[in-house]
Amino acid sequence: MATIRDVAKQAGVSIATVSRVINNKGKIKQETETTVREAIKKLNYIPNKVAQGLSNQRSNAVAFILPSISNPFFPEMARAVEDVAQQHGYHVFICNTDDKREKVLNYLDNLATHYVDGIILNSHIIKEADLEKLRNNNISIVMMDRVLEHEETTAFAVKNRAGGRKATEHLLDVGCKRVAHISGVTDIPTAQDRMWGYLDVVGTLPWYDTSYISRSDFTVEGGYQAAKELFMRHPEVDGIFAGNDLMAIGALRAAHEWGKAIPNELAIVGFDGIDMSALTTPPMTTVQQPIYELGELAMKELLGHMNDEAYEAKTVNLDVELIIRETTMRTQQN
Amino acid sequence: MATIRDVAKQAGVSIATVSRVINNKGKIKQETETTVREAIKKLNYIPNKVAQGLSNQRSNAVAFILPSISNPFFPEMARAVEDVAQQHGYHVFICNTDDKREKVLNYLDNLATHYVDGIILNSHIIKEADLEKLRNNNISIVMMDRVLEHEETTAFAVKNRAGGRKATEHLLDVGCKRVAHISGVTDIPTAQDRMWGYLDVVGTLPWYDTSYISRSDFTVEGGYQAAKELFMRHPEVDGIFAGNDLMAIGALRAAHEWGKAIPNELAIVGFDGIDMSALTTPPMTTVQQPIYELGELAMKELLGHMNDEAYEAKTVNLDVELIIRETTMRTQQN
DNA sequence: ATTATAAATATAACCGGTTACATCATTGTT
DNA sequence: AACAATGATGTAACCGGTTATATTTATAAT
Repeated sequence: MATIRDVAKQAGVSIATVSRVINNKGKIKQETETTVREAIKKLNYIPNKVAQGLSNQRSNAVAFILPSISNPFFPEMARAVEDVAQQHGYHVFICNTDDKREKVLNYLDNLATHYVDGIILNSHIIKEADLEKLRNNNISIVMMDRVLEHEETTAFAVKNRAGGRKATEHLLDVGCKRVAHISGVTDIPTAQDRMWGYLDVVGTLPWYDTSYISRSDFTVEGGYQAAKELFMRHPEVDGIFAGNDLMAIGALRAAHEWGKAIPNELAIVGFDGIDMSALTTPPMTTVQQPIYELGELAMKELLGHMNDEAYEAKTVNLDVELIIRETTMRTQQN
Repeated sequence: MATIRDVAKQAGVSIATVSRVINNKGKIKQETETTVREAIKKLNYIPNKVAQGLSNQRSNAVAFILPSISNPFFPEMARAVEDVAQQHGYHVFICNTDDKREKVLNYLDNLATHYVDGIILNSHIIKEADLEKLRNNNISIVMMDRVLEHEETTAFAVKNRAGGRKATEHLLDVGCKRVAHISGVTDIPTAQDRMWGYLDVVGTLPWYDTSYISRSDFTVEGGYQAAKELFMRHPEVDGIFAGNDLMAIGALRAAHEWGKAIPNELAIVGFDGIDMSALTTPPMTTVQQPIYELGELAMKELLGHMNDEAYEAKTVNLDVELIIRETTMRTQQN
């Protein structure tokens, strides 16, 4: 592979001149530039990213750290991040962590020595202190779904609690008498917030007790199991608010198996609004997050952060919207 | 961030010694090693990946190039690739190309200058010649779903044509009289092969003509549209073999809207066996590819390739399996 | 024509590692 | 005691870029 020295030799100039041509820096005689460009073309020269990285201490790359590539929510968001990044000449490293603290920290260290310029971090297990090293290395960070205590970090999230309320209220509105909740991993704040939203609505109703909450894990399989348990524990349940769409899909599956008619015998609401939610049978009512917008905003914010000295951290909480589909469109009320 | 020079100073040795300690190379006095390790720990030193990359001309990273992160098939495979890679200390760059030739070539160039050690390439638009540069740079390649003419490249694929036959035969077996096909982008070999499989079975039947094939694009939306067109053109269609699961899901959606009972009025078979296929309502009969295994084998093969001088290219064609679920479990035959 | 000033290019140091080769310290041989 | 062989460590070149500074060349001013 041709190096800058090869090009310099070919064009009969110094490597500095070649570098200037490549980067449009400094003054170059028109004629020289032409010669150099020809040499570049002739040798099929592409600047070595690694060498550039070492020299510049930056890579023109950012990382998108996600807990689970199997939950379409994150790939959907990653798409938006990629789109924006690409428009600005950045590459995106997608890093899958299974939300294991060790893996996340490992990535964080490695990414720093890769000179990534910024990181969009989807992880609840990371503490403010873990980010210090990155900051010292001048790596910008945007947190998703996680507002850190010390507000030195920009964070994007949605109004999970309000979303949980909307979902639960809606189930009551369509006539559900006993609304259960399948929660995500309960030490994840988003899962907690959605649960709190649920509790805001049903927590004080006479029939409610904690056995109406089934703790699960944000996966389809988990939602399926959780729903089955609920059916056994509370056959009277006629509405379920699931903490995310995957679990809602699992619950739907369980309901079909159990022979419960959707939505008349059992209404279900999910959360996230992944593409898939519109494609279940019947289509799923869900609390739609602005997924693409989240990714887009996060990446734009990161760009601003990376290129602006005087950047100021902010916390953004986007609204969510209840999308009513057929899993709650009852034709009769029991 | 601490550098190797900082460590050397701290430990009172030369940088060469530190390097030797890090890489377990050459003879080091036990005592010296201890001192160095203490210095490393004290300074929280992590070798700079970029500098290592430049020096070693390798990165301990591989790339997984996929056409669409929105088709869960690829993330599912990526998972397997990541699992294996991680076990062997490799990082995986996931590169999304939308299967645009320009984007793919761009990635290929860039990855070379990133010193990636290997590439798993999911792309049908790449020709043998495009890979030459990579080979010159000693970058190993494994192709997926694409057997190149000159067999210098290792390629993994599944028996798409046989799969297409299985799917179509199954539809006839359950009593379908008019079986249509929704094909993927027809200049993609996998899509073609599946179509050929379909034609092997119905191509010579008296009722068949090409209008029973609807060309689509491997997306849910595309499958949805294609199915609708089919319903208009051929209301008598009672079986659809879709070229992948996403399109099958779209077709299912269309069928529901059209009021066609699944599976009795219309049976559907997909292809791929993505997780989602088991979760539709009713669950989708599909031709299961060994997705995880594919990713696992590909990555293992790549590892072998990267670490073995005398590596020999091979072509592997894995079997597919028809998974019968409810979209074809008819209770009555029309 | 001579000098000051600006423009264009080259030289060399640097980014942070790896490693061939040189050097110095030990230990073993005769 | 003298020398060879081996072990342990250091020096310096190199990977392929960028860029501050030095140097050369062209242009303007006197």
